[in-house]
Amino acid sequence: MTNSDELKNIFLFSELEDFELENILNFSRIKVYSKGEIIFFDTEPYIGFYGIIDGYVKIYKISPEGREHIIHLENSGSTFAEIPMFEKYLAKTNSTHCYPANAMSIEDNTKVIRVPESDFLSFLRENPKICMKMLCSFARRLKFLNSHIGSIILDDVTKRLLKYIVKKCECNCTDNNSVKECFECTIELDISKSDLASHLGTITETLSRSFKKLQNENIISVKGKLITIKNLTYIKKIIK
Amino acid sequence: MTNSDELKNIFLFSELEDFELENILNFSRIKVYSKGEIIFFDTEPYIGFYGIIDGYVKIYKISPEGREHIIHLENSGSTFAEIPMFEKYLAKTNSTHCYPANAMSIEDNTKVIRVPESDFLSFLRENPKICMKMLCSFARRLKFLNSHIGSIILDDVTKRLLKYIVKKCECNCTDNNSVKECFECTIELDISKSDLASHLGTITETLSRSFKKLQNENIISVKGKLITIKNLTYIKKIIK
DNA sequence: AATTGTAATTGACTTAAGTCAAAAAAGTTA
DNA sequence: TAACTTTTTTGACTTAAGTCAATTACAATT
Repeated sequence: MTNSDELKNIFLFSELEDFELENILNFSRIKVYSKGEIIFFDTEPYIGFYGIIDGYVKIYKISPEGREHIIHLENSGSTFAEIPMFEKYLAKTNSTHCYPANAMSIEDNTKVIRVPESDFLSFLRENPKICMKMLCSFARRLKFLNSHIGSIILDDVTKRLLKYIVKKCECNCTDNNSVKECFECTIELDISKSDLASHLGTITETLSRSFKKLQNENIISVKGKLITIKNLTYIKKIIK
Repeated sequence: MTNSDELKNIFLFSELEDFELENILNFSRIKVYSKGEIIFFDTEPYIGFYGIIDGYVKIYKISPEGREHIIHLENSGSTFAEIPMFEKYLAKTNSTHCYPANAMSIEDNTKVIRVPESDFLSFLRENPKICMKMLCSFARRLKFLNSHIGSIILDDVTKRLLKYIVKKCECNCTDNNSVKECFECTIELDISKSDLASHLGTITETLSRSFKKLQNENIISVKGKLITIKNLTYIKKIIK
């Protein structure tokens, strides 16, 4: 059963009162997707944004030539597809808007809530607290995109991969806000290598060669999905 | 003299009452920059976000190798450097934050207002209307970055350039919300070609070759800063 | 108009990363 | 465990776009 407690896992809703959560649940829909299922296509008319109660979702575009690019990888607690809500809000006329990209579940039992934009907008307008929450999550996403875009233009694939690994390690090495100094650190990839490639703005073959290069240079070791970074403190300095 | 009317040109402040604008003016600082002047470096401690009353500003990063990448080009009415405000808001401790990129005026007499984040945050928390404004402008920026990042990965430089030109033409061809069907359309570049190059994620030499290519294919004609697109309706279809 | 400086273009060369095709490894199902 | 599918890796080749160097065009100042 879905109850309002589950919703509190979603950052945007985490500080709401129970009665407010019940309210949101009343006008929203919960759905569970299995791995590989499409949540929406970029051709579908917009009917609300999503929150991830549990699971993993990729937001991606496909080029006319068929190449995929993952713009965002989001997991439990995140929301996505909020942007068209504000486009609709700004639009004078009652024009139709589409989802800005495709979304797919990349983990079994991915549980999401779909919140219709019109109900939520009236809620948002009366509630500065949740506005602030949303501003914070937008700010976080803007920050990510800003640095990601810079990285794609100014760094080569190997450096982008290294930055990705280091970031994952940093999350791993941080316990209740106290950063442990990690020399060696092992992480487990929670997405496929082909998803990682298209998230880093490249293709599987090139990613594979980058992994090889980092191993040859004795910076990391790879065993399946397990990646060990040898000297995190040193690596953090050189990727700056 | 700066009065509250000028502030209304800034989208974020456009719906505020005069007394609220006076209030903002009281805790903020106005400054005029000439072309090429630095507004802030990414090494400086964060002391507030900016609004452009009049002029043109580039927000950019420099790679260790010295290559520049322009993340945003903003002109009159826009705000920039809001992100660290929310990082500060979220941070429990009173940690210092830096500006996330460099900002430079790229037009003479660029007039900006700097709004200290702490004063503005308390203002924002009490004011859902301005929250909504800010959410809308964040949404607009996220949308731009999403499509820009996709374009950088999936399109070549020539296509990115063409998309840029078409977008400018569309702005030109739109008068009070009614879109004129334009067959031929001329725009004037309002930034230097080297700025355009680093905004498109490339270098001047490559941009120059892309301009040449589009001219050879008889898609555009270039006379200095004037660019004429020959068949806008057709071009819009092929760059989709 | 001459001088100087900056911005843009062109050519020759190099390289990172993409394409295509095939093999190997890993994961899944019967 | 065998058969099958999917994912990942490897090799050979191609290409878009970057680097470096030199030239040309444009703009500003005296």
